[in-house]
Amino acid sequence: MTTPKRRLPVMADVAREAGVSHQTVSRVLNDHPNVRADTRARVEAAITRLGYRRNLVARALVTKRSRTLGVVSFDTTLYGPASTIYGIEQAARTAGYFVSMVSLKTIDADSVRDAIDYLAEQGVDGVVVVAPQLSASRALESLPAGLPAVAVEGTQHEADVSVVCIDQSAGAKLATRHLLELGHETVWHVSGPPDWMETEGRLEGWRAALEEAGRPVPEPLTGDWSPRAGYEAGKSLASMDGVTAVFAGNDQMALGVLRALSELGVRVPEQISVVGFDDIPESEFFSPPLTTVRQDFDVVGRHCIEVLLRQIDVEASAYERLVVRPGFVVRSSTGPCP
Amino acid sequence: MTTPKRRLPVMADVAREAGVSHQTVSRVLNDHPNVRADTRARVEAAITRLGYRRNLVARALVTKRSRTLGVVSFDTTLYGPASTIYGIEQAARTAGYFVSMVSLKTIDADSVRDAIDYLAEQGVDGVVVVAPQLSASRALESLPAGLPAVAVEGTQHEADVSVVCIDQSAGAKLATRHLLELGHETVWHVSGPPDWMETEGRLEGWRAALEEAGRPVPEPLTGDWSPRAGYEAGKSLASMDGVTAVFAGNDQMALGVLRALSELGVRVPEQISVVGFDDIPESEFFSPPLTTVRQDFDVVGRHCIEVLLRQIDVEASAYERLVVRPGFVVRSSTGPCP
DNA sequence: CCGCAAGATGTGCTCGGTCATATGCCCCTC
DNA sequence: GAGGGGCATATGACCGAGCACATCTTGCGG
Repeated sequence: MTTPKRRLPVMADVAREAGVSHQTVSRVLNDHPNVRADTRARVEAAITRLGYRRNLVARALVTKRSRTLGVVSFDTTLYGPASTIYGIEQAARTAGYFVSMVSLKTIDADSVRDAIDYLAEQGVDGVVVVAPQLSASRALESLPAGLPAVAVEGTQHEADVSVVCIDQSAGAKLATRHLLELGHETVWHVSGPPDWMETEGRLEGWRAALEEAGRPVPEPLTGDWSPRAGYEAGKSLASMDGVTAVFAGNDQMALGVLRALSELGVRVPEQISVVGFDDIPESEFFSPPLTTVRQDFDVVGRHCIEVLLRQIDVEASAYERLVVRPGFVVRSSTGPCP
Repeated sequence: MTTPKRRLPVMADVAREAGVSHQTVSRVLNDHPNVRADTRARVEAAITRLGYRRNLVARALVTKRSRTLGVVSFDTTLYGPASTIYGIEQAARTAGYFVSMVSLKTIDADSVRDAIDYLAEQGVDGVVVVAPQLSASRALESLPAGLPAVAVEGTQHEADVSVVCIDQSAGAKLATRHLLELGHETVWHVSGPPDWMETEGRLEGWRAALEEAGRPVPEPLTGDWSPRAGYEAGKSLASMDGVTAVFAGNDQMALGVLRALSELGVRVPEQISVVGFDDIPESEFFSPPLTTVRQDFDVVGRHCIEVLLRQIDVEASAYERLVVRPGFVVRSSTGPCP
């Protein structure tokens, strides 16, 4: 057992123990080539003997690199953000970076700006902003000078930052066309909350797919991503005439729709077909298993880090825009028009 | 527009601008009382004029406090860990702390130890380990000297660290007794994967509740928390005789069970009752809505931070053990024994 | 009107690393 | 055998804050 009050060993202690200068210790730690093999061995022995760990804070002070990335996100309890962040964290750690997190509960330009400032003060080398709302994205227009940043956005919208996004519109088209191909006259939509980029992108793709097929575009129902909102929407839809196909803005709302329809005795997919968006792990086991658009959040997370590191490492690199294409999974919640 | 290459202002710049010493600037920044009001105003004006931001890295070096907490977790994509971390992050930020995250994909004592070391090197003031597996918890026995730590555990198991946990056993008893009170002769259980503390706790509570009622204890089916595992278990259960009540280890597996039963034409709750564990947001909209044990992850997160900060602030505080009691939500997936 | 304590402000060192540069050494070449 | 180049290592400054202590002001009592 070590004496409790003894302070942690520092580089000078290792140097003394190994009979060299602190600079040589530094060289060994940083794999500098010009160190004789036996010296290196002596230093390494001293390091393990003392249980020395380098102080990254001191190092960050002089190198001006903290090797920490900041992540600003909104409601990390949702599957999408949670998965994206997971991907980000894995990729960052693989690249030797720490991840410092801020999850917001209210999302407006000010709180996003505050969060970024907070992280900047801490000395992060760059930030990823997972803020899928239009209002929040305005915060990206006034980044602290010289802070590398990447935004995860829901839609392709020009901006002065690098962006990684999933093509929401393409996903919505996939869903809508699938339903049209099954013979449905048109497709109803339960959208996400206004102001979200995902909502806009999905609305736009859905509308475009209907229009290009020359079909009527029904008034969309507005939800808030929650199963409850889907449930309410489902009840409305069931009471309307001629509804045979529903494209829900996400899987959770699709679950709500399914629940409402089931309660009202409407059979899926025999009477109404339902498609979701996200492909959460549960959706394969809904009743019935949900046909849905697949988003690969993991890939998004990895891309974020790639783009961000490029921006950190190469001086004045251009803004990048990376669009990930969604996939489509057909299960049992969709069928031919009755 | 500022000159691109100019370095960020430091305390000395502010001091010069305000015509005071750097120490006075420091006093203003730290709300030291002994500063004349007009001096303070002059310094504050200089700060905003220069857009000065204090360098927390330098500060951490001298104070030996980074005001950053580390969080080690496993699969932050799952609802439980994600919610816990969300609670932790909120509470930490409210207390003025940053949160640095590491999420593991493999969970064994070594990777947990590595993660903790990694964070310790970065200079975190304390760590929260959300590692609900027995094997991982062994890593807590050899913490870096003097590093305050809190573990989020699934069960009450003696340890040399502070622990915040939800009483899994009590939750399982709630579920089992509820089913017994409805007149079921006994209750089958689909457990989580072995080695998880939650699994152990829930198994134990379920078994205890059955035994204290003098009922037979069927062989539990083992799952892995995934809906698919629940689905497989559900198919097995449906093929067995006399199964009228099932307690699933979590809501996702309950979903799988419901799906399997529905596919096989077994009606819930008329023929078989099902209870889950967690109360994820979706479970209210399962078919049928799921009766389940409610875990308040938010509270767990907040408690973690409270306990950890206490350990950081007060010298040599004793290990604490905080047990959060679960709740129970009755919905439509349970009914009287047929 | 002086003395003294409390208040306001300044000085220099420290935290634990890295960087630039200096120094010593060996070996090779002409 | 002297000069020079490259390697191994040491020395000291420096990053940007805070802390302990020194110093200068002020206000108040006697």
